[in-house]
Amino acid sequence: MSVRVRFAPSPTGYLHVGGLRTALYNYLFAKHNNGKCILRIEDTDRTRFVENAQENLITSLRWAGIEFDESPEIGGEYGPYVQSERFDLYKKYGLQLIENGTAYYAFDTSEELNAMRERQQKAGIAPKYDRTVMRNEFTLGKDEAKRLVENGTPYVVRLKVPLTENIRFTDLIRGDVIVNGRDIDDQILLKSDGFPTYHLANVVDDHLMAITHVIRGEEWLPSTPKHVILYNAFGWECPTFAHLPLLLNKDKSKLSKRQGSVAVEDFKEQGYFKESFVNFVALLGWNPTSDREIFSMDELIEHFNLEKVNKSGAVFDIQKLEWMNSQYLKMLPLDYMAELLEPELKKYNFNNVNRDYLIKVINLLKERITFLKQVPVFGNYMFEKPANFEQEYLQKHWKDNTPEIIKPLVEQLNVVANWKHDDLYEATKKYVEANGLKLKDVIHPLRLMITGKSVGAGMFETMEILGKEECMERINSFLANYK
RNA sequence: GGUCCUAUAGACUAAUGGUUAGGUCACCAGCCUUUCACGCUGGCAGUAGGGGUUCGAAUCCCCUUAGGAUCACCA
Repeated sequence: MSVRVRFAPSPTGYLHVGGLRTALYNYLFAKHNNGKCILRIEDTDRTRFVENAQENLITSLRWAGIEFDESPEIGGEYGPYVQSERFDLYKKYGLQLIENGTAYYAFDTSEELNAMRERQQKAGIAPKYDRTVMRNEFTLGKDEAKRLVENGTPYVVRLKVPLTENIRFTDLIRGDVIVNGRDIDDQILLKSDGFPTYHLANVVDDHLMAITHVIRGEEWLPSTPKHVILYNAFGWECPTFAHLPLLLNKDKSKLSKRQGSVAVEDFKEQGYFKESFVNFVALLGWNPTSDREIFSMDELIEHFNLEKVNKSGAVFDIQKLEWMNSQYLKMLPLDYMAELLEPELKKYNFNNVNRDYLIKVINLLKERITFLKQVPVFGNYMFEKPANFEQEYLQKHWKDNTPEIIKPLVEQLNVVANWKHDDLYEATKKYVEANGLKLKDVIHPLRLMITGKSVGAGMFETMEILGKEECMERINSFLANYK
Protein backbone atom coordinates (compact mmCIF):
# COMPACT_ATOMS: atom_id res chain seq x y z
CA MET A 1 0.00 0.00 0.00
CA SER A 2 1.41 3.33 -0.94
CA VAL A 3 1.87 6.12 1.54
CA ARG A 4 -0.74 8.83 1.77
CA VAL A 5 -0.32 11.68 4.25
CA ARG A 6 -2.10 14.93 4.80
CA PHE A 7 -1.48 18.37 6.15
CA ALA A 8 -4.73 19.53 7.69
CA PRO A 9 -4.52 23.08 8.96
CA SER A 10 -7.33 25.24 10.13
CA PRO A 11 -7.38 28.48 8.18
CA THR A 12 -6.26 31.06 10.74
CA GLY A 13 -5.02 33.68 8.32
CA TYR A 14 -1.34 32.87 8.54
CA LEU A 15 0.95 29.86 8.48
CA HIS A 16 2.51 29.14 11.86
CA VAL A 17 6.12 27.98 11.84
CA GLY A 18 5.04 24.84 13.65
CA GLY A 19 2.47 24.29 10.94
CA LEU A 20 5.12 24.72 8.30
CA ARG A 21 7.26 22.08 9.94
CA THR A 22 4.33 19.69 10.16
CA ALA A 23 3.55 20.32 6.50
CA LEU A 24 7.21 19.86 5.63
CA TYR A 25 7.55 16.55 7.43
CA ASN A 26 4.39 15.29 5.78
CA TYR A 27 5.76 16.38 2.44
CA LEU A 28 9.23 14.92 3.01
CA PHE A 29 7.78 11.65 4.23
CA ALA A 30 5.46 11.37 1.24
CA LYS A 31 8.12 12.24 -1.30
CA HIS A 32 10.69 9.98 0.30
CA ASN A 33 8.26 7.09 -0.03
CA ASN A 34 6.92 8.02 -3.44
CA GLY A 35 3.58 8.61 -1.80
CA LYS A 36 0.98 11.32 -1.95
CA CYS A 37 0.76 14.45 0.15
CA ILE A 38 -2.67 15.95 0.59
CA LEU A 39 -3.82 19.34 1.78
CA ARG A 40 -7.12 19.42 3.60
CA ILE A 41 -8.61 22.56 5.07
CA GLU A 42 -10.24 22.06 8.46
CA ASP A 43 -12.74 24.87 8.72
CA THR A 44 -15.48 23.30 10.80
CA ASP A 45 -15.37 26.13 13.31
CA ARG A 46 -17.62 28.71 11.76
CA THR A 47 -16.94 31.20 14.52
CA ARG A 48 -13.35 31.44 13.41
CA PHE A 49 -13.81 32.19 9.77
CA VAL A 50 -11.03 34.35 8.32
CA GLU A 51 -11.27 35.96 4.91
CA ASN A 52 -8.75 34.68 2.34
CA ALA A 53 -7.18 32.42 4.92
CA GLN A 54 -7.09 29.44 2.63
CA GLU A 55 -5.43 31.36 -0.17
CA ASN A 56 -2.81 32.77 2.19
CA LEU A 57 -2.06 29.33 3.49
CA ILE A 58 -1.55 27.90 0.06
CA THR A 59 0.59 30.84 -1.00
CA SER A 60 2.86 30.45 1.99
CA LEU A 61 3.19 26.71 1.55
CA ARG A 62 4.03 27.20 -2.09
CA TRP A 63 6.62 29.83 -1.17
CA ALA A 64 8.26 27.23 1.05
CA GLY A 65 8.36 24.80 -1.85
CA ILE A 66 5.70 22.42 -0.58
CA GLU A 67 3.44 21.24 -3.37
CA PHE A 68 0.51 18.95 -2.81
CA ASP A 69 -0.75 16.07 -4.90
CA GLU A 70 -4.32 16.70 -3.89
CA SER A 71 -5.77 19.90 -2.49
CA PRO A 72 -8.77 22.23 -2.71
CA GLU A 73 -7.09 23.94 -5.68
CA ILE A 74 -5.87 20.88 -7.52
CA GLY A 75 -8.67 18.56 -6.60
CA GLY A 76 -8.32 14.79 -6.57
CA GLU A 77 -10.40 11.68 -6.37
CA TYR A 78 -11.01 12.00 -2.63
CA GLY A 79 -12.44 15.50 -2.62
CA PRO A 80 -13.77 17.89 -1.68
CA TYR A 81 -10.73 18.90 0.36
CA VAL A 82 -12.43 21.54 2.45
CA GLN A 83 -14.35 20.22 5.42
CA SER A 84 -17.16 22.73 5.25
CA GLU A 85 -17.94 21.30 1.83
CA ARG A 86 -18.23 17.83 3.31
CA PHE A 87 -20.88 18.84 5.82
CA ASP A 88 -23.45 16.12 5.14
CA LEU A 89 -20.89 13.38 5.39
CA TYR A 90 -20.11 13.95 9.03
CA LYS A 91 -23.68 13.90 10.15
CA LYS A 92 -24.22 10.64 8.36
CA TYR A 93 -21.26 9.05 10.11
CA GLY A 94 -22.15 10.57 13.47
CA LEU A 95 -25.61 9.09 13.26
CA GLN A 96 -24.13 5.78 12.25
CA LEU A 97 -22.36 5.69 15.60
CA ILE A 98 -25.58 6.38 17.42
CA GLU A 99 -27.10 3.44 15.59
CA ASN A 100 -24.39 1.08 16.67
CA GLY A 101 -24.37 2.35 20.23
CA THR A 102 -20.93 3.99 20.33
CA ALA A 103 -22.30 7.53 20.47
CA TYR A 104 -25.33 9.17 22.05
CA TYR A 105 -27.51 12.26 22.04
CA ALA A 106 -27.05 14.91 24.71
CA PHE A 107 -29.07 18.04 25.36
CA ASP A 108 -27.14 20.02 27.96
CA THR A 109 -26.81 23.76 27.63
CA SER A 110 -23.44 25.40 27.98
CA GLU A 111 -24.59 26.81 31.34
CA GLU A 112 -25.34 23.33 32.57
CA LEU A 113 -22.00 22.09 31.37
CA ASN A 114 -20.16 24.93 33.04
CA ALA A 115 -22.00 24.25 36.27
CA MET A 116 -20.99 20.61 36.07
CA ARG A 117 -17.35 21.50 35.57
CA GLU A 118 -17.43 23.91 38.45
CA ARG A 119 -18.86 21.27 40.75
CA GLN A 120 -16.14 18.87 39.67
CA GLN A 121 -13.38 21.41 40.15
CA LYS A 122 -14.64 22.16 43.63
CA ALA A 123 -14.71 18.48 44.44
CA GLY A 124 -11.13 18.31 43.25
CA ILE A 125 -11.71 15.94 40.38
CA ALA A 126 -10.80 16.34 36.74
CA PRO A 127 -13.53 18.00 34.66
CA LYS A 128 -15.19 15.38 32.54
CA TYR A 129 -18.67 14.85 31.12
CA ASP A 130 -20.70 12.80 33.55
CA ARG A 131 -23.14 10.87 31.43
CA THR A 132 -24.95 9.51 34.46
CA VAL A 133 -26.30 12.85 35.68
CA MET A 134 -26.50 15.14 32.67
CA ARG A 135 -29.33 15.37 30.16
CA ASN A 136 -28.82 12.66 27.60
CA GLU A 137 -30.02 9.37 26.26
CA PHE A 138 -29.07 7.52 29.43
CA THR A 139 -30.73 9.77 31.95
CA LEU A 140 -33.73 10.66 29.79
CA GLY A 141 -34.26 7.36 28.11
CA LYS A 142 -33.82 6.48 24.45
CA ASP A 143 -37.42 7.23 23.48
CA GLU A 144 -37.46 10.61 25.13
CA ALA A 145 -34.17 11.47 23.46
CA LYS A 146 -35.53 10.50 20.09
CA ARG A 147 -38.64 12.61 20.66
CA LEU A 148 -36.59 15.64 21.66
CA VAL A 149 -34.48 15.32 18.54
CA GLU A 150 -37.56 15.05 16.36
CA ASN A 151 -39.09 18.07 18.10
CA GLY A 152 -36.15 20.14 17.03
CA THR A 153 -34.55 20.44 20.44
CA PRO A 154 -30.89 21.40 20.03
CA TYR A 155 -28.67 18.39 20.61
CA VAL A 156 -25.10 17.26 20.31
CA VAL A 157 -23.75 13.81 19.63
CA ARG A 158 -21.21 12.55 22.11
CA LEU A 159 -18.77 9.69 21.93
CA LYS A 160 -19.58 6.88 24.34
CA VAL A 161 -16.14 6.11 25.66
CA PRO A 162 -15.69 2.53 26.81
CA LEU A 163 -14.90 3.20 30.47
CA THR A 164 -13.37 -0.11 31.34
CA GLU A 165 -11.04 -0.52 28.41
CA ASN A 166 -7.44 0.45 27.98
CA ILE A 167 -6.93 2.30 24.75
CA ARG A 168 -3.59 1.65 23.15
CA PHE A 169 -1.89 2.77 20.01
CA THR A 170 1.60 2.83 18.61
CA ASP A 171 3.20 6.10 17.71
CA LEU A 172 6.02 5.96 15.20
CA ILE A 173 8.02 8.48 17.18
CA ARG A 174 7.01 7.75 20.76
CA GLY A 175 6.29 4.05 20.80
CA ASP A 176 3.36 2.48 22.62
CA VAL A 177 0.92 4.76 24.40
CA ILE A 178 -1.73 3.33 26.70
CA VAL A 179 -4.55 5.31 28.25
CA ASN A 180 -7.29 4.09 30.55
CA GLY A 181 -10.81 4.62 29.20
CA ARG A 182 -11.97 6.19 32.44
CA ASP A 183 -9.61 9.11 31.84
CA ILE A 184 -11.09 9.94 28.46
CA ASP A 185 -13.91 12.43 28.07
CA ASP A 186 -17.12 11.77 26.17
CA GLN A 187 -16.09 14.09 23.40
CA ILE A 188 -18.68 15.96 21.38
CA LEU A 189 -18.69 14.63 17.83
CA LEU A 190 -21.45 16.70 16.27
CA LYS A 191 -22.12 20.18 17.53
CA SER A 192 -25.59 21.65 17.88
CA ASP A 193 -25.06 23.62 14.67
CA GLY A 194 -24.66 20.32 12.88
CA PHE A 195 -20.96 20.77 12.23
CA PRO A 196 -18.57 18.09 13.37
CA THR A 197 -15.80 18.73 15.84
CA TYR A 198 -12.21 18.16 14.82
CA HIS A 199 -12.21 14.67 16.24
CA LEU A 200 -15.03 13.31 14.14
CA ALA A 201 -14.22 15.20 10.96
CA ASN A 202 -10.57 14.28 11.18
CA VAL A 203 -11.17 10.58 11.62
CA VAL A 204 -13.87 10.39 8.98
CA ASP A 205 -11.79 12.29 6.45
CA ASP A 206 -8.57 10.48 7.14
CA HIS A 207 -10.37 7.23 6.59
CA LEU A 208 -12.25 8.36 3.50
CA MET A 209 -9.13 9.88 2.03
CA ALA A 210 -7.21 6.66 2.63
CA ILE A 211 -4.62 8.33 4.80
CA THR A 212 -1.95 5.88 5.92
CA HIS A 213 0.11 8.07 8.28
CA VAL A 214 -1.16 10.83 10.52
CA ILE A 215 1.76 13.17 11.11
CA ARG A 216 0.85 16.05 13.36
CA GLY A 217 2.00 18.10 16.35
CA GLU A 218 2.43 16.67 19.82
CA GLU A 219 -0.47 18.75 21.10
CA TRP A 220 -2.70 16.10 19.56
CA LEU A 221 -1.24 13.24 21.51
CA PRO A 222 -3.67 13.51 24.45
CA SER A 223 -6.70 13.31 22.16
CA THR A 224 -5.42 10.49 20.01
CA PRO A 225 -7.08 7.83 22.20
CA LYS A 226 -10.43 9.40 21.29
CA HIS A 227 -9.56 9.01 17.67
CA VAL A 228 -8.59 5.42 18.19
CA ILE A 229 -11.94 4.77 19.86
CA LEU A 230 -13.62 6.32 16.84
CA TYR A 231 -11.74 4.17 14.37
CA ASN A 232 -12.74 1.14 16.41
CA ALA A 233 -16.34 2.26 16.62
CA PHE A 234 -16.51 2.56 12.85
CA GLY A 235 -14.70 -0.70 12.41
CA TRP A 236 -11.93 1.06 10.47
CA GLU A 237 -8.26 0.39 10.55
CA CYS A 238 -6.21 3.00 12.39
CA PRO A 239 -3.63 4.91 10.41
CA THR A 240 -0.11 5.00 11.80
CA PHE A 241 0.37 7.95 14.11
CA ALA A 242 3.47 10.11 14.39
CA HIS A 243 3.36 13.01 16.82
CA LEU A 244 6.04 15.60 16.20
CA PRO A 245 7.82 17.34 19.07
CA LEU A 246 6.70 20.88 19.74
CA LEU A 247 8.51 24.00 18.60
CA LEU A 248 9.37 26.05 21.66
CA ASN A 249 9.93 29.62 22.77
CA LYS A 250 13.14 30.51 24.56
CA ASP A 251 11.41 29.78 27.86
CA LYS A 252 10.47 26.32 26.53
CA SER A 253 6.76 26.97 26.29
CA LYS A 254 4.93 26.18 23.07
CA LEU A 255 6.06 28.59 20.35
CA SER A 256 3.70 31.52 20.47
CA LYS A 257 3.13 34.91 18.95
CA ARG A 258 3.80 36.61 22.23
CA GLN A 259 7.51 36.01 22.18
CA GLY A 260 8.33 36.97 18.60
CA SER A 261 7.39 36.08 15.08
CA VAL A 262 5.67 32.80 14.48
CA ALA A 263 4.12 33.44 11.10
CA VAL A 264 6.03 32.15 8.12
CA GLU A 265 4.92 35.28 6.30
CA ASP A 266 6.80 37.37 8.87
CA PHE A 267 10.04 35.55 8.26
CA LYS A 268 9.59 35.92 4.55
CA GLU A 269 9.01 39.61 5.11
CA GLN A 270 12.11 39.86 7.27
CA GLY A 271 14.15 38.67 4.34
CA TYR A 272 14.87 35.02 5.00
CA PHE A 273 15.39 32.90 1.94
CA LYS A 274 12.86 30.13 1.64
CA GLU A 275 15.80 27.81 1.13
CA SER A 276 17.42 28.64 4.44
CA PHE A 277 14.15 28.83 6.30
CA VAL A 278 13.01 25.43 5.15
CA ASN A 279 16.45 23.98 5.80
CA PHE A 280 16.45 25.37 9.30
CA VAL A 281 12.91 24.33 10.17
CA ALA A 282 13.50 20.83 8.82
CA LEU A 283 16.41 20.37 11.21
CA LEU A 284 14.35 21.29 14.24
CA GLY A 285 13.55 17.90 15.64
CA TRP A 286 15.33 15.76 13.14
CA ASN A 287 18.84 15.37 11.80
CA PRO A 288 19.99 13.05 9.07
CA THR A 289 23.63 13.15 10.08
CA SER A 290 25.85 15.00 12.44
CA ASP A 291 28.41 16.51 10.11
CA ARG A 292 26.26 18.62 7.84
CA GLU A 293 23.88 21.50 8.24
CA ILE A 294 23.02 22.55 4.72
CA PHE A 295 20.44 20.55 2.80
CA SER A 296 18.39 21.35 -0.26
CA MET A 297 14.78 20.24 -0.42
CA ASP A 298 15.76 17.29 -2.59
CA GLU A 299 18.41 16.26 -0.13
CA LEU A 300 15.97 16.54 2.74
CA ILE A 301 13.58 14.29 0.85
CA GLU A 302 16.34 11.84 0.16
CA HIS A 303 17.40 11.54 3.80
CA PHE A 304 14.13 11.98 5.63
CA ASN A 305 13.26 9.33 8.16
CA LEU A 306 10.22 9.77 10.36
CA GLU A 307 11.43 7.25 12.89
CA LYS A 308 14.50 9.32 13.58
CA VAL A 309 12.50 12.36 14.57
CA ASN A 310 13.28 13.48 18.11
CA LYS A 311 10.89 13.10 20.99
CA SER A 312 11.67 16.31 22.81
CA GLY A 313 10.64 19.83 21.89
CA ALA A 314 13.04 22.14 20.08
CA VAL A 315 13.67 25.79 20.87
CA PHE A 316 13.37 28.00 17.82
CA ASP A 317 16.74 29.79 17.83
CA ILE A 318 16.85 32.86 15.63
CA GLN A 319 20.64 33.15 15.81
CA LYS A 320 21.17 29.90 14.03
CA LEU A 321 18.50 30.78 11.50
CA GLU A 322 20.38 33.98 10.70
CA TRP A 323 23.61 32.09 10.33
CA MET A 324 21.92 29.70 7.97
CA ASN A 325 20.55 32.57 5.93
CA SER A 326 24.03 34.04 5.60
CA GLN A 327 25.27 30.68 4.40
CA TYR A 328 22.64 30.60 1.68
CA LEU A 329 23.46 34.16 0.76
CA LYS A 330 26.95 32.99 -0.07
CA MET A 331 25.93 30.08 -2.22
CA LEU A 332 22.61 30.82 -3.90
CA PRO A 333 22.86 31.63 -7.62
CA LEU A 334 23.55 35.31 -8.19
CA ASP A 335 20.96 35.87 -10.87
CA TYR A 336 18.34 34.28 -8.65
CA MET A 337 19.25 36.68 -5.87
CA ALA A 338 19.34 39.63 -8.23
CA GLU A 339 15.80 38.84 -9.26
CA LEU A 340 14.68 38.70 -5.64
CA LEU A 341 16.42 41.95 -4.86
CA GLU A 342 15.15 44.08 -7.69
CA PRO A 343 11.77 44.93 -6.11
CA GLU A 344 13.55 45.77 -2.87
CA LEU A 345 15.81 48.29 -4.62
CA LYS A 346 12.82 50.23 -5.83
CA LYS A 347 11.89 50.94 -2.23
CA TYR A 348 15.06 53.01 -2.05
CA ASN A 349 14.43 54.62 -5.40
CA PHE A 350 17.35 52.76 -6.90
CA ASN A 351 15.61 52.35 -10.22
CA ASN A 352 16.82 50.88 -13.48
CA VAL A 353 19.77 49.13 -11.93
CA ASN A 354 21.48 47.05 -14.55
CA ARG A 355 21.16 43.32 -13.90
CA ASP A 356 24.81 42.50 -14.52
CA TYR A 357 25.88 45.36 -12.32
CA LEU A 358 23.53 44.21 -9.56
CA ILE A 359 24.95 40.72 -9.75
CA LYS A 360 28.45 42.08 -9.28
CA VAL A 361 27.33 44.14 -6.31
CA ILE A 362 25.63 41.19 -4.63
CA ASN A 363 28.69 39.09 -5.21
CA LEU A 364 30.83 41.80 -3.67
CA LEU A 365 28.72 42.31 -0.56
CA LYS A 366 27.37 38.85 0.14
CA GLU A 367 30.22 37.89 2.46
CA ARG A 368 29.45 40.72 4.84
CA ILE A 369 25.70 40.65 5.29
CA THR A 370 23.06 38.25 6.56
CA PHE A 371 20.09 39.29 4.46
CA LEU A 372 19.90 40.06 0.79
CA LYS A 373 17.83 43.12 1.58
CA GLN A 374 20.81 44.61 3.38
CA VAL A 375 22.51 45.16 0.03
CA PRO A 376 20.92 48.56 -0.65
CA VAL A 377 21.46 49.63 2.96
CA PHE A 378 24.92 48.33 3.69
CA GLY A 379 26.03 49.12 0.17
CA ASN A 380 23.88 52.14 -0.70
CA TYR A 381 26.98 53.78 -2.19
CA MET A 382 26.95 51.21 -4.94
CA PHE A 383 23.75 52.80 -6.20
CA GLU A 384 24.13 56.48 -5.35
CA LYS A 385 26.84 59.03 -4.68
CA PRO A 386 27.49 59.49 -0.99
CA ALA A 387 25.23 62.27 0.24
CA ASN A 388 27.10 62.66 3.48
CA PHE A 389 30.25 61.43 5.11
CA GLU A 390 30.63 59.74 8.48
CA GLN A 391 31.96 62.49 10.70
CA GLU A 392 33.94 60.33 13.04
CA TYR A 393 35.61 58.55 10.17
CA LEU A 394 36.28 61.83 8.46
CA GLN A 395 37.98 63.31 11.49
CA LYS A 396 40.05 60.25 12.10
CA HIS A 397 41.32 59.69 8.58
CA TRP A 398 41.20 63.03 6.82
CA LYS A 399 44.14 64.94 8.19
CA ASP A 400 45.58 68.22 7.04
CA ASN A 401 48.19 66.54 4.90
CA THR A 402 45.85 63.97 3.42
CA PRO A 403 45.17 65.90 0.21
CA GLU A 404 48.89 66.07 -0.49
CA ILE A 405 49.14 62.32 -0.11
CA ILE A 406 45.98 61.49 -1.99
CA LYS A 407 46.23 63.76 -5.01
CA PRO A 408 49.33 62.17 -6.53
CA LEU A 409 47.86 58.73 -5.91
CA VAL A 410 44.68 59.69 -7.71
CA GLU A 411 46.75 60.87 -10.65
CA GLN A 412 48.54 57.54 -10.78
CA LEU A 413 45.32 55.57 -10.49
CA ASN A 414 43.94 57.65 -13.29
CA VAL A 415 46.53 56.26 -15.66
CA VAL A 416 46.29 52.62 -14.62
CA ALA A 417 45.75 50.70 -17.82
CA ASN A 418 43.04 48.38 -16.57
CA TRP A 419 40.54 49.54 -13.96
CA LYS A 420 40.69 46.15 -12.27
CA HIS A 421 41.06 45.59 -8.56
CA ASP A 422 44.41 43.86 -8.69
CA ASP A 423 45.91 46.50 -10.96
CA LEU A 424 44.53 49.22 -8.74
CA TYR A 425 45.96 47.43 -5.77
CA GLU A 426 49.38 47.08 -7.37
CA ALA A 427 49.48 50.72 -8.35
CA THR A 428 48.48 51.82 -4.88
CA LYS A 429 51.00 49.55 -3.26
CA LYS A 430 53.73 50.88 -5.47
CA TYR A 431 52.82 54.44 -4.62
CA VAL A 432 52.66 53.73 -0.91
CA GLU A 433 56.01 52.00 -0.86
CA ALA A 434 57.68 54.72 -2.88
CA ASN A 435 56.53 57.32 -0.39
CA GLY A 436 57.14 55.50 2.85
CA LEU A 437 53.47 55.16 3.63
CA LYS A 438 51.25 52.33 4.67
CA LEU A 439 48.32 51.00 2.67
CA LYS A 440 45.82 52.06 5.26
CA ASP A 441 47.05 55.63 5.11
CA VAL A 442 45.48 55.93 1.67
CA ILE A 443 42.76 53.32 1.70
CA HIS A 444 40.76 55.02 4.42
CA PRO A 445 40.72 58.35 2.61
CA LEU A 446 39.79 56.59 -0.61
CA ARG A 447 36.96 54.74 1.12
CA LEU A 448 35.75 57.94 2.64
CA MET A 449 35.71 59.83 -0.62
CA ILE A 450 34.09 57.07 -2.61
CA THR A 451 31.63 55.55 -0.16
CA GLY A 452 31.27 58.07 2.64
CA LYS A 453 31.33 55.18 5.08
CA SER A 454 33.82 53.57 7.40
CA VAL A 455 32.58 50.08 6.66
CA GLY A 456 32.33 48.37 3.32
CA ALA A 457 33.65 45.72 1.02
CA GLY A 458 37.22 45.51 -0.24
CA MET A 459 38.24 48.94 -1.53
CA PHE A 460 39.72 47.97 -4.85
CA GLU A 461 36.93 45.53 -5.65
CA THR A 462 34.46 48.27 -4.87
CA MET A 463 36.30 50.68 -7.15
CA GLU A 464 36.42 48.19 -9.97
CA ILE A 465 32.70 47.59 -9.89
CA LEU A 466 31.81 51.27 -9.53
CA GLY A 467 33.99 51.99 -12.54
CA LYS A 468 36.68 54.53 -13.20
CA GLU A 469 34.44 57.35 -14.24
CA GLU A 470 32.20 57.12 -11.19
CA CYS A 471 35.12 56.85 -8.79
CA MET A 472 36.90 59.82 -10.29
CA GLU A 473 33.76 61.90 -10.16
CA ARG A 474 33.30 61.13 -6.48
CA ILE A 475 36.93 61.77 -5.68
CA ASN A 476 37.04 65.06 -7.51
CA SER A 477 33.78 66.16 -6.02
CA PHE A 478 35.07 65.40 -2.55
CA LEU A 479 38.40 67.09 -3.11
CA ALA A 480 36.63 70.15 -4.37
CA ASN A 481 34.55 70.42 -1.21
CA TYR A 482 36.95 69.32 1.49
CA LYS A 483 40.29 70.96 1.34
C1' G B 1 -5.23 19.16 40.01
C1' G B 2 -6.13 14.50 36.49
C1' U B 3 -3.99 12.26 32.18
C1' C B 4 -0.14 11.98 28.75
C1' C B 5 4.71 13.29 26.79
C1' U B 6 9.81 14.60 27.44
C1' A B 7 15.02 15.06 29.63
C1' U B 8 23.07 15.07 25.99
C1' A B 9 26.69 22.14 27.05
C1' G B 10 23.07 28.73 26.63
C1' A B 11 20.50 26.76 21.60
C1' C B 12 19.98 22.72 17.52
C1' U B 13 21.71 17.88 17.60
C1' A B 14 25.14 12.88 16.81
C1' A B 15 26.41 8.61 19.29
C1' U B 16 20.34 2.85 18.75
C1' G B 17 25.13 -1.63 25.43
C1' G B 18 31.97 -0.78 24.52
C1' U B 19 33.89 6.52 21.33
C1' U B 20 39.21 10.57 24.91
C1' A B 21 30.66 11.68 24.37
C1' G B 22 31.20 13.95 17.85
C1' G B 23 29.27 18.26 14.84
C1' U B 24 26.73 23.16 14.25
C1' C B 25 24.97 28.15 16.23
C1' A B 26 26.26 31.59 20.01
C1' C B 27 30.42 33.08 23.04
C1' C B 28 36.02 33.77 23.80
C1' A B 29 41.20 33.88 21.83
C1' G B 30 44.65 33.79 17.80
C1' C B 31 45.70 34.01 12.45
C1' C B 32 44.46 36.56 7.85
C1' U B 33 43.77 41.94 6.71
C1' U B 34 42.26 47.47 3.96
C1' U B 35 37.43 49.06 7.66
C1' C B 36 33.64 45.50 8.57
C1' A B 37 32.93 40.79 7.58
C1' C B 38 34.05 35.95 5.44
C1' G B 39 37.48 32.26 6.18
C1' C B 40 41.07 29.36 9.02
C1' U B 41 43.04 27.50 13.85
C1' G B 42 42.20 26.79 18.83
C1' G B 43 39.21 27.31 23.38
C1' C B 44 34.92 27.40 26.99
C1' A B 45 30.86 24.22 27.86
C1' G B 46 27.02 18.51 28.23
C1' U B 47 24.66 12.91 29.41
C1' A B 48 19.13 16.45 35.59
C1' G B 49 19.70 13.42 40.48
C1' G B 50 19.46 8.59 42.81
C1' G B 51 19.01 3.48 42.54
C1' G B 52 19.17 -1.03 39.80
C1' U B 53 20.33 -4.76 35.30
C1' U B 54 25.24 -5.75 32.99
C1' C B 55 32.05 -7.52 32.55
C1' G B 56 30.55 -2.67 30.62
C1' A B 57 24.99 2.33 30.68
C1' A B 58 24.03 8.80 27.63
C1' U B 59 21.78 4.34 25.74
C1' C B 60 17.61 -0.78 29.18
C1' C B 61 14.35 -0.75 34.01
C1' C B 62 12.52 1.87 38.55
C1' C B 63 12.08 6.20 41.66
C1' U B 64 12.79 11.42 42.31
C1' U B 65 13.19 16.13 40.14
C1' A B 66 12.38 19.48 36.29
C1' G B 67 10.00 21.08 31.93
C1' G B 68 6.01 20.71 28.52
C1' A B 69 1.26 19.37 26.30
C1' U B 70 -3.73 18.56 27.14
C1' C B 71 -8.31 18.51 29.89
C1' A B 72 -14.27 23.57 24.92
C1' C B 73 -20.45 22.67 21.05
C1' C B 74 -11.31 25.50 18.93
C1' A B 75 -8.47 23.13 15.88
